[in-house]
Amino acid sequence: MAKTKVTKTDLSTEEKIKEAARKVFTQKGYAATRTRDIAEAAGINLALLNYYFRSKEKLFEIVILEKMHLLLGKIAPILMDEQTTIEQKVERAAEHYIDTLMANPDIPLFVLGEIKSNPARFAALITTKTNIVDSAFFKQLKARRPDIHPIHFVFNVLGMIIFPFIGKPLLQLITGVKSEEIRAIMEERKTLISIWVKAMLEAA
Amino acid sequence: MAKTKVTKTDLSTEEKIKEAARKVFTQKGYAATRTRDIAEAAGINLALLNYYFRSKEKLFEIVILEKMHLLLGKIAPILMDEQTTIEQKVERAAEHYIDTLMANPDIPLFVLGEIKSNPARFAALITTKTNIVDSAFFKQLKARRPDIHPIHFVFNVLGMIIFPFIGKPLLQLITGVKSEEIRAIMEERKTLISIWVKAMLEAA
DNA sequence: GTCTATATTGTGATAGAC
DNA sequence: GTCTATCACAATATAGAC
Repeated sequence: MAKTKVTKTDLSTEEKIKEAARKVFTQKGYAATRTRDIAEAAGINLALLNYYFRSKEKLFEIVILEKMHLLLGKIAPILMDEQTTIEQKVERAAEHYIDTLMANPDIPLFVLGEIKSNPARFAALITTKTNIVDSAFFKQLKARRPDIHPIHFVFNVLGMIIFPFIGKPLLQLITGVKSEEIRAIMEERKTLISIWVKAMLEAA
Repeated sequence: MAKTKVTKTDLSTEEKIKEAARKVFTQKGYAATRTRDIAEAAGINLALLNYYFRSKEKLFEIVILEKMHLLLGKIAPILMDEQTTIEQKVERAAEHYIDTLMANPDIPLFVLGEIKSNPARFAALITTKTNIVDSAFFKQLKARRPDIHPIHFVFNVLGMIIFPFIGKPLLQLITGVKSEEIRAIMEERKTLISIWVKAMLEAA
């Protein structure tokens, strides 16, 4: 008996809880989230949360590991690739992240916020000590601009890609720009960022 | 060794509590902060917190308004100035913010995180509807690059300035870069960013 | 103004019926 | 597996002595 495609309301109880936990945790953060919020969002009883996941902490770990993987998982292979140029790496990273973050705009603030508020919890979870410092990206940057520390460009690229998603709530609060307009702008950035990085690399 | 300058323990009780609140709130966020943490950090009794500030919420509002002012207060005059060029505005902004954020590295994640987790609370607090959209900065950008939406450059400049402070904990977690090295890099960025923005403005 | 003790509510987790 | 009821403790806030 093959399980055909399921709609949201047809999900198993366990999956309904996980789905609700993703939503509430990423939106409000660990500390501001109450297990009752998750239960309500999942449309189930509070006791079931503990039945399936033992504790708030355990459920949180599942969610944040998923989100960290989403945020970091694809960056290593892009930066390690010896066959692509700097510009190609930047373009790939921009396209991938902007697509991912448009679908999951809460992730950066969530992951970075939780890391800051409790670094010890993550020290254990970080297994991929994929040292960016040894990546092809770093080597290429050093060769192209020996006068500028490669970290500058890492900050620039990540800042240009990720910051718009972090700053969006504030920007909307003080300017009232429409979400639809911002959406279109994010789309444009997928191609613009690599052009700008190229210009930065050639700057005086 | 005459101690003319006021040391922390000489502050009034009210100021000791505020100082402790600044520290704990910005580091852990509203939800994760317990009033007991603040009382302990201030070296006073818990009841005094309510005696001076009525509630956790009231104390928090004082702190976050301070920090928002620190983050946003000086940007409007820089962007409105009709007498400076785009490059000069960027250079001023970079210098000001990097200095401010080196002294208060927790601010961006704190302010942006609290806005996201509870936008309603801030909708009321935002009085300065200083529309960036009508600023000299926006007009100049439109004149210089009519083909590119000015918001792109706002995102780029703020991203390059602010993101390093937001991403620092993660960067250190996965690369182990020393804080001292990052400090030196932040210092360099004060002059580099305006050079890069100039290059971006001239890019194809 | 400052403290100790306590009231009151919030929140994670479990017991036990069905 | 799912529910209701409840426990146990944490956290904000206040009362009242000094």
